[in-house]
Amino acid sequence: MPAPHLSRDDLLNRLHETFRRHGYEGASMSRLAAASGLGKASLYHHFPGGKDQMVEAVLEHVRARYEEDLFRPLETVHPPRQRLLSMLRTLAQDYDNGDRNCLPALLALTPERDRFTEAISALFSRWLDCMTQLLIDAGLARDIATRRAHDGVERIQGAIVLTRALGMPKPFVGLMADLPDQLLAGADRGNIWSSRPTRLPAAPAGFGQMHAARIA
Amino acid sequence: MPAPHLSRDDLLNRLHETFRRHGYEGASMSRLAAASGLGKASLYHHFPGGKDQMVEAVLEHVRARYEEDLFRPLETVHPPRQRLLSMLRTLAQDYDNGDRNCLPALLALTPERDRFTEAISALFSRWLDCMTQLLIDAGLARDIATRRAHDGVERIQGAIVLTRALGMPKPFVGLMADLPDQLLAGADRGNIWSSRPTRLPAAPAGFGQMHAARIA
DNA sequence: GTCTATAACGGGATAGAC
DNA sequence: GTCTATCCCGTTATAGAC
Repeated sequence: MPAPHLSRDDLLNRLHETFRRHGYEGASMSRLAAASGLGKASLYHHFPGGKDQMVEAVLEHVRARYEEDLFRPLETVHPPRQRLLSMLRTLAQDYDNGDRNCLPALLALTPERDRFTEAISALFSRWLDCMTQLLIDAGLARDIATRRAHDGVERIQGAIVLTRALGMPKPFVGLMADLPDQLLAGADRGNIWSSRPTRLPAAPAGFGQMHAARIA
Repeated sequence: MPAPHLSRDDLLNRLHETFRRHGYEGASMSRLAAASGLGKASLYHHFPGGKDQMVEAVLEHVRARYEEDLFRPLETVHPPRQRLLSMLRTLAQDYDNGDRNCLPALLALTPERDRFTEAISALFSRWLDCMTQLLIDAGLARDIATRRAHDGVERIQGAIVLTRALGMPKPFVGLMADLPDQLLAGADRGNIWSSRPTRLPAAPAGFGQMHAARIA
């Protein structure tokens, strides 16, 4: 269907990059054409509905990629920690350690949110559900797993903002390092996956220790 | 300097609302004119440099408001918890419980970041420093205070994303409820501010309990 | 399927009257 | 200080050749 020199997946990947860098309004047809290597008219051949249809297609494409690269690894039969690490690796790569942002998140912050509500909320819901299930598999109670999944996604999105705002990768990179232990804390006992990490990382000094006094 | 019927503060507030809703590219001169009640030419009278100068002025205006409404309450002589609650109240109001976003954060996610780097990073740095100092005042060690301040700002920004993405205020509202205890955990002893909250809130079931096993 | 050319519109920005 | 009118350019979108 696409140009002989460009598969539909490649086309959607390039459009995705443009939209997530510049946002909906900033991604002009000229930029999209330049990024895709096609003429503007050719883009309208593929997407008669214009930019809106492109975003819709890109979001569906992103959903499919997330499904394969992020969510499916969360649903394998490997030990929970291993599955989580796999997700975080993919995430760090896709977000370039917090320097590239998340298109659904960017869209959520502007009025375009209301035109793409379904795709955006469905993607985040699916993400949350997968992480929740992983944490349940790891041995956490459902309500705790749900909360931690929310906290995790929340912090990932916040880390992207902070990383780009401060111009340094520390927030995102630090979060990636801390998340496994924080999410799985207290979950590695009493279930069939008793595979603690080979080397025990240093305990994070942030949220990791809070409530210690009350609990003790 | 501004119109007889509109103070400069009101003008900047309206421009701020437009920029934070639509983003830099989405905030057209027409929209800015409509929102401010002025003609386009009048806006150029106030800001000969066009949209860039407007954003610069708006960011400075936001900084001044944050300084007064958010940061100054963090530096009073009141008990730490009380100062923190004051900040969170203001925050919840300004962000409309997560439904309105944060302009510096939105700018940070687009290429405009590189044109307004200084204003954006300075604002977040100042915010982080204030929170860190508050947590130190509350009795936490500097490195722990720094980490928690980062975590807090990070989660606030992530909660806005998640709230708008899911279309429900729960992430943001829940975070506002949990943050005081999470940030101040283990900090209310050993310093002069031994004012625990009048009623002890239920312990959060999320990050609050993580590492409990290891610590115990 | 892709291109060039072009229409119709809205964008940022300025001149000059009041 | 604000307005109306205008300029030029980029934008979305389409028509029609190849």
